[in-house]
Amino acid sequence: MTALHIDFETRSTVDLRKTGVYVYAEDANTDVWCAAWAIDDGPVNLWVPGDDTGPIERIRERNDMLGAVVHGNGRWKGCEIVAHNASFERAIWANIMGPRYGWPIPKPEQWRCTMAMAMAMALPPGLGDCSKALGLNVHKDDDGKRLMLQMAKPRRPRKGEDPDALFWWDDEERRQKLYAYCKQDVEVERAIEQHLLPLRKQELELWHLDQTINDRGIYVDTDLCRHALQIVDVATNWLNDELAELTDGSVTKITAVAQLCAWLAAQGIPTESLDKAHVTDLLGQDLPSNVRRVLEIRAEGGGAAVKKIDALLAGTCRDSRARGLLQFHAASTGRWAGRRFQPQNIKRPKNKKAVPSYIEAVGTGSADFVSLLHGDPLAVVSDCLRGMVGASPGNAIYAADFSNIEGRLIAWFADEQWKLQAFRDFDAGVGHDIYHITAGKILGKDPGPIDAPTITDEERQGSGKVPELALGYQGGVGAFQNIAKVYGVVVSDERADEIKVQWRAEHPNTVQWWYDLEQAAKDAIANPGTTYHAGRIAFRKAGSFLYMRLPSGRAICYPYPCMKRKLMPWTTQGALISPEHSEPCGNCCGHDAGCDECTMGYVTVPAVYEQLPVWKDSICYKGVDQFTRQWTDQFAHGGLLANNAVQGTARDVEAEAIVRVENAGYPVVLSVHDEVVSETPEDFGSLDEFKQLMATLPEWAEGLPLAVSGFCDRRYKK
DNA sequence: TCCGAGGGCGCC
DNA sequence: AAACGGCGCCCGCGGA
Repeated sequence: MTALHIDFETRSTVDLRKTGVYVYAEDANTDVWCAAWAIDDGPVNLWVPGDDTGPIERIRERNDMLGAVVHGNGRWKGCEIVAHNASFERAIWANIMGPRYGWPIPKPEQWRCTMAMAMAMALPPGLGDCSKALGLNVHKDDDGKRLMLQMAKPRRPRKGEDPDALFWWDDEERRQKLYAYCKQDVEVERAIEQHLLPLRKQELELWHLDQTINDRGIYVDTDLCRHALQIVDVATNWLNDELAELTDGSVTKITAVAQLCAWLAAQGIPTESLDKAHVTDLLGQDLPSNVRRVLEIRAEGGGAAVKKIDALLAGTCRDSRARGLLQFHAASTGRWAGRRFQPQNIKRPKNKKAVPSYIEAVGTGSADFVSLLHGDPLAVVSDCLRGMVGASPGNAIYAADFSNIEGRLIAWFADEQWKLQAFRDFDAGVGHDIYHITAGKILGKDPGPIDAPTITDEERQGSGKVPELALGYQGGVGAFQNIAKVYGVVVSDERADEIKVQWRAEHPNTVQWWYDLEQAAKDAIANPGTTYHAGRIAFRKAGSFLYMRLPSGRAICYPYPCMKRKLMPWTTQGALISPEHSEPCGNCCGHDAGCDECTMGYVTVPAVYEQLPVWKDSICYKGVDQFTRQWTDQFAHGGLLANNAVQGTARDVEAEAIVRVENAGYPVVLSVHDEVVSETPEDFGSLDEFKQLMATLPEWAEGLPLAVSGFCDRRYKK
């Protein structure tokens, strides 16, 4: 198959990072400096505006490329068009090359994206980073990049120039350097393309649908956004003014963490952090009234979830649709990630029922009014965020999500029969929900009749929900306490450990599956070319990659796998330093052992063991570190592999649902991991049909108990 | 003035 | 035996 490799360099008054490619491309001030292109391994050519009137050979060359490639005629029939982050090239082509320069528009299915291919192999998404990770000797031109960033935006008018006119860094030397940079990018893109696996058929089609969904965008209630912004502006000023007054001007903004900490220390309340937990903790203490109020203000305004509104409006096109909100295969497991205003992490409202009245109040744009009616305006606005996107006039939002899909997948993969049955019973209305059942097992309590469970809400949270969420991927006390904190559950580390032990005893197959996964991965690394299984998962090493094959047939990639010694997060019990013995308690007096005045007597001191660090041969591979963003060593153990397998498979279930729903006439506008959102004409379809489509089991997922719940409304909601 | 790492927060 | 994971955006801060 013939391929056209292409890269545009552009300039604009619009800040691409703030708006995204769609708003950028539709702006009249956005234009192209040049395009570099190559056919297969042929020479890299350059096109610049005005070439259409240049020497006849240049025109013929360009026409040949456009005619043959875009229409797919002659020797270039069915030509593919390849770009790195093709969304950008697609948007520029559709909005500028077509309308302004007369280029014919390619068919959507002609496009390929090397960034999507790189991400599907768990390689860094950036063109330069990717070529480095692949060890190629074709590199991005770093000086050229600096120049490109300079030429991409207007320069300041010089003395004597019209201060209101638009000027660019535009001279022959710079242009030539930019052209060279652009051509070099095509060289690099072409080189990495040769080292990347093509997306398999289903994934390529899914990426094409992803591009359609990103092009479609989602309707934004821009009036509501603007009124909300007015309120946020006023309410933030209230808080900052009060803050300045309370602190005598030493803290001016609620977001200035360092200033706040310094001020608190000066008031005799030192704190290492101002995150939610610490603030809540501090508010529980006896505090001077001004300090208390400052911390309350931090609790109110620290979240600033409302900042999303700026990002939402900045990315909204002239037709009131926000586009480019999803990134295909951003996670190595295959999940999409949210971009720009990040539709995948909008705050869940605390009080769902109040949201319609909140939206009505925010629609007035009056902070006073909102404050009078509902209290803290920032909290009210943040509860309205989901509702700022939704259905355009004449349409409705259908949305549905898979219930506890990860918990169900763990049980399915591990073949934990009692649990699969529990999910089926619950779905059939003849069983307790899984959190009741787990709590019953942990507490050794019969959960009782379905309509009158004997498990209290508190027991369900602490002994049901938290263990289920924390322990499925080999989590320990640390994981337990992290989840417990989120759900406001307080338990001792000792109790958390007991629950862990009990939970594992109830889930022998799950525990075995962790160990099997780890062993299979190690075997695969040791024996390239041979496939090793752990239940429904298979591992195989080939070339520089370890592949984890999922039931769907898709593989999760682990680049440059090897075994490496790693320090474990636990220590040995080791040799006995001092045995268990009795000592005076020490709490009652400072006297010698056996003192008559002591009232509390002796206490037992536990044995002390020498605790040594533990090193273990571990599965190691290269990846972009989640925290440092560096391409560096990553380690995997059984629980992590289980997590990857489950998350990746949940994504495959989601992907099939997206395709099925779209093909049935429900245009998809968002995907939120286990939730599909579509915008559908009011007179089309039904929620029942929509849910039915989503709940249809993929042919490779026999025996997986799927359940969905959903809603139909004018606005997006939870 | 621009950048990048890190703190903080939100979601599944 | 022992280990939850996957993301993105905003912000103030310090260094180039």
